[in-house]
Amino acid sequence: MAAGAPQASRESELLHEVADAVGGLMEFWGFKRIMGRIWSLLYLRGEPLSAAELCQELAISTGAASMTLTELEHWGVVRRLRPPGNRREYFEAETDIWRMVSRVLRERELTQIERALEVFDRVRDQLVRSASPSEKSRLDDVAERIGRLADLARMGRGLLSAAVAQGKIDLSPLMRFARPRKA
Amino acid sequence: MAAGAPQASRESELLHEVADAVGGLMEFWGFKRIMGRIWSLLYLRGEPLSAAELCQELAISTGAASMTLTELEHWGVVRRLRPPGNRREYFEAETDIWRMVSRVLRERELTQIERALEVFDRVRDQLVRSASPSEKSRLDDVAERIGRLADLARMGRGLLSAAVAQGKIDLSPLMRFARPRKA
DNA sequence: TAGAGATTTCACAAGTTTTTGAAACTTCTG
DNA sequence: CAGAAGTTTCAAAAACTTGTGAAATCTCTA
Repeated sequence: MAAGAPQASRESELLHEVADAVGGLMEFWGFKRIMGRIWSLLYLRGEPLSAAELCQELAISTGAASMTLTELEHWGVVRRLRPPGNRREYFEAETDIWRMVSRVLRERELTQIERALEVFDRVRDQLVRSASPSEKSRLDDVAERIGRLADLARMGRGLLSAAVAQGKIDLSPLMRFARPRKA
Repeated sequence: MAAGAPQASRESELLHEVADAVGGLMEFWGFKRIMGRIWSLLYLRGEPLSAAELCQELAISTGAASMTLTELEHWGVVRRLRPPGNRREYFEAETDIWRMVSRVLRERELTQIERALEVFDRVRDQLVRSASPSEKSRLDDVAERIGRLADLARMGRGLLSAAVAQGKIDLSPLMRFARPRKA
């Protein structure tokens, strides 16, 4: 094969590798694999694609495409374009990756932590309140341990909400971990 | 009911609420719910329990208990005690929560990111190398986008490994999010 | 070293999540 | 407004995950 000619098929094979890697990461973080694959493909192509093209390219059913795209849109990770005078819709990837991440953190992880925290605090309180004198010292001990769990949760919540609030969590200092970029 | 007498049943009901909350969090983070329930129960009780007691208390089968405890031990989240002259084993919770978290971060999240990063970098490289002159500028564009993904991954990796390396990620500055504690 | 007590393994059952595709629906055009 | 093109819905199939419990294995003690 000629050295300098990555046939279309070779190129799309490579793009799929990336899409699958992102799919894997997202699945690991509790999303559907297919969400990651769709977003990546849109992101890498850099131009809007129709649902039909995505079905074709990723070998998924129309139903899956429709449902997943709606979900991605709801997460603000993909935008739906309805060109006037064209009954076909197109989709493009949100490219501000931090915006995506922070939205997810806010809506998913924070709620989850909040929920656990409520339980921790309420139970701790009830244990201490209702302790009979003879049980007091043992129950205080348990309460202390619950308190530690709650502290960890609060710490996580604090980190996440600080990150989210700052909009970009001051990416610059973190960027020292990034690969030096030419441009 | 008398105000100051939390019967055993009431207490264990409360502890189960906490155990379930932790179970929920852990499930959310990609572990089995039962792992969180077992760890929490051990943690809250503060004393070693036998597998049989856990089966009883959490209403799970011996098989599930055995497998899950092995897994928890492997994660360094639970310790197995084999009192000499007693053929029954006991289990106790690791109580250094940060140690647990950092171990998980290191073994799970870091590996996952590393894996994706390899794909990103390799594909980017191959795309650029094999570009024919006519394709060059378009492919450079794609490569640039892959580069951004890789940067994000590197940033995540940097954050996690810095946290893990410092052993305690300098918990103090983060602790301002924690609930003020009396003691 | 026999065997009682304890733990592990594993094939299978139960439960859950994901995907499919055909039918219903919506929207544009002639 | 009929019908073609496109999208959504949803019930059921497939794939995957988790829990069960009886049999196999291990390990103390007498």
